[in-house]
Amino acid sequence: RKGEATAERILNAAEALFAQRGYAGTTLRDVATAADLRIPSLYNHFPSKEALYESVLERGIQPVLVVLSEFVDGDPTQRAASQVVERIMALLARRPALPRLIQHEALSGGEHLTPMLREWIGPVFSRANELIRVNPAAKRWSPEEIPLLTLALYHAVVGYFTLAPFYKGMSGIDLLSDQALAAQTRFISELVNTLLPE
Amino acid sequence: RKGEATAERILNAAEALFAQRGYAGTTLRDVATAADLRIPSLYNHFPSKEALYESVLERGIQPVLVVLSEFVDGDPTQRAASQVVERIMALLARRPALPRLIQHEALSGGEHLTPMLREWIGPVFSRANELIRVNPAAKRWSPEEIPLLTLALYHAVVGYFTLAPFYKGMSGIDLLSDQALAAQTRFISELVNTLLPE
Amino acid sequence: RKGEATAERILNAAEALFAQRGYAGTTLRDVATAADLRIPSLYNHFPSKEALYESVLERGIQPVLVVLSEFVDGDPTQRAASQVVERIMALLARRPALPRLIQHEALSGGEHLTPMLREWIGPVFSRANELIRVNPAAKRWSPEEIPLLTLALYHAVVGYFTLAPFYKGMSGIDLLSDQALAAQTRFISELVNTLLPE
Amino acid sequence: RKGEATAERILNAAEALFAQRGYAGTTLRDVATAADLRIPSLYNHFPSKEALYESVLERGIQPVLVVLSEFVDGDPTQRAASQVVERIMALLARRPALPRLIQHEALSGGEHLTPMLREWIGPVFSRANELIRVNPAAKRWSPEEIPLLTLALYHAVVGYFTLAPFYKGMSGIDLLSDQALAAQTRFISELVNTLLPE
DNA sequence: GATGAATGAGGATTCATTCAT
DNA sequence: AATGAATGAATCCTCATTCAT
Repeated sequence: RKGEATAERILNAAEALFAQRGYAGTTLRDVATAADLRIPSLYNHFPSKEALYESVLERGIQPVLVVLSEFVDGDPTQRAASQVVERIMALLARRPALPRLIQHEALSGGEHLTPMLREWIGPVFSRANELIRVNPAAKRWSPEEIPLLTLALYHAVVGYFTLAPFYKGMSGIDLLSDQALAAQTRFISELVNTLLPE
Repeated sequence: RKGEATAERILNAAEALFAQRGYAGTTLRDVATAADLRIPSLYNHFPSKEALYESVLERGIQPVLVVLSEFVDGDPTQRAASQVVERIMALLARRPALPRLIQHEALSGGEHLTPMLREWIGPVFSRANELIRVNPAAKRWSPEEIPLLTLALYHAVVGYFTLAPFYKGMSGIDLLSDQALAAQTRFISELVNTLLPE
Repeated sequence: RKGEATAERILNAAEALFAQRGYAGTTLRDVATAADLRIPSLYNHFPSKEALYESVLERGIQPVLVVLSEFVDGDPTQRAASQVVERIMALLARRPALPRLIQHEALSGGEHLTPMLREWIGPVFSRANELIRVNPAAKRWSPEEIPLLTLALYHAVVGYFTLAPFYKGMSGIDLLSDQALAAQTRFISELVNTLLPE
Repeated sequence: RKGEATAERILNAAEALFAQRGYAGTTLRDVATAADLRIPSLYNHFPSKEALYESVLERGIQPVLVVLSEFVDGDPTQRAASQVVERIMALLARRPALPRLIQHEALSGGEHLTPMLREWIGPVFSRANELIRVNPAAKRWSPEEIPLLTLALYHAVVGYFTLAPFYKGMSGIDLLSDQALAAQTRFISELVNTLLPE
């Protein structure tokens, strides 16, 4: 009903702002204005700024976890890997605020993210490493390098979004346009294939 | 003299804090405390919080620009490329706050970075793209993909530092230890060689 | 009916809280919680916080006024005096929040109490003074001292309750236990007899 | 120097207001206005509202403790008792906000007073009881009644001030006028002598 | 009669900055 | 060069109150 719709409006407003300016740089006044409310009304839906932030984070990460969950549970095939990357990219493309939210969090130490991901990050990371290791092409990488490769791929995917606003300010080109996102999605697939050929 | 030493102490304190918490999340009180001063003393060395921030940014970026300047002016050889990456990595390894500072800036749109880099980013980016393009191995990449490849390499390099504090909180492993940084430096070289073989 | 029962529940909750924390220190949220209601429901029974406060005050003072009314209307005998004090003590013992409520009010200037008592305090005070004056034993007190004696007796009676929570925190002894209250009631009688012997 | 003078101005303003309206009823805006300052300046002298409150309490109670300390250390004679009461009355007469401050605290449970007095209240109370007990005239009181008598005397002394503002509003008479205070001081002495004759 | 949602006014506190010393 | 004191602006949050349901 009405309350839930308002809560969602607040979450959307907050997501955009937190992604843009981080937690400390976002004020409740900004959020309220963006949600077309007065500040005290926010407290009818979220008990504090921090709780709002966590709700935003949780809502954003939820669909990612679903994808990763299938990845962890499924077979570690090359195909599976490609699919995860593609699905994640599709997901991020639809919610480009999410990767920036995560980057902000990671930069600040991820205090809010850690409890949410503690049970996830380990298995996913292991799975990814394992998948890369069993890949015949992975002979090119030493065992110690495999986690680094995983991280590098992660950054190639997520970093793209990080840079978008700066890139826009610098060159005028919008990395978040549908076209640019499609190109990046294709590119990421090729990147994976290059680093881990069949 | 004494004044400059104090200014440097302030810059060091501010660099660490801005890298950790971003501009909005860092207060002058934090900086003053870390520099073992009282807040008003900061104003004897920097006219405002923003000016201090820009000084930190500028001091951090200066050595990077020196490296890039040589890269832009030199011949676009494969060797040159490997060398830039290695030198940049060495530089960031010595000042791990720098990449995080830059990531914070980029995430927020890079308003402070843009004027500083307006004259740099274009040539460097072009040079990098050009270098990749002329590389015989680059046939695997279409011309449109080359900027994306440049970006991906950039993120592989810089992102590593972004994740360090979160990684530490999550796994206990310090990505900024000398050993870890050496491994990452080696890995990045191999990554470049893999993506752009001779 | 149901409405009145709820109103009474609110009054009880409010009485305890106002007695404990005073008017300014008590929030409607506290009252609502203690009455197991949501805040807006309070407004179905009392038009404002202030009106609720006055209702609490009035309900509490009503029985005291009844006792005092008989005292004022009756003969000014030593017996009558003893009886008032005893009856008042009995009354306060049953509603120990009341004296604390009154003390809070008195401390703050008694703005809410004044209109309620304007017609009462004068006659009662006069009556008490008169009674003391005509007492043969009162020769020990000069006429100017008689109002002060009245006040002192008032404080001996009422103050006991004021100190109860502090006394509990300090010594662990509960001045509001049935036993302690019985002792105090007896003591007050003796005090009156000592100060005004037959 | 200047800072201390300001701090004292704040303490004076706060003392009057806390005595009048209690902790919850007093706002920093009121204090700042009364001290002719802007609100943030208060924080240059006291770290929080609560700390300010405790400072007020401590400064007010200090001289009382000095008097009580001599009382506890001296001989328990009738004369000593009379003297304490007189000195305390003189003290309270000069700082009439103090008893009201204490009453507010006591009414609210005395959370801030308890730690300050924990070491004091016990000995003083014991001493007073002992003094009353050894008094030849105390035969009139049973041992169990002696603490109650002590409390009653305490209230006769302190309560007088509690009622002052209310009394003023009700009758127009100012119990805190020099004349009224002198009369009350005299009366209290007589009260003690009556209850505990030589 | 009960309550979720909305809000104007105001609460304590922090922040960046200035100025006199 | 360093700092105690002062402050305008803004922070998050709470409060009493209203209204539609």
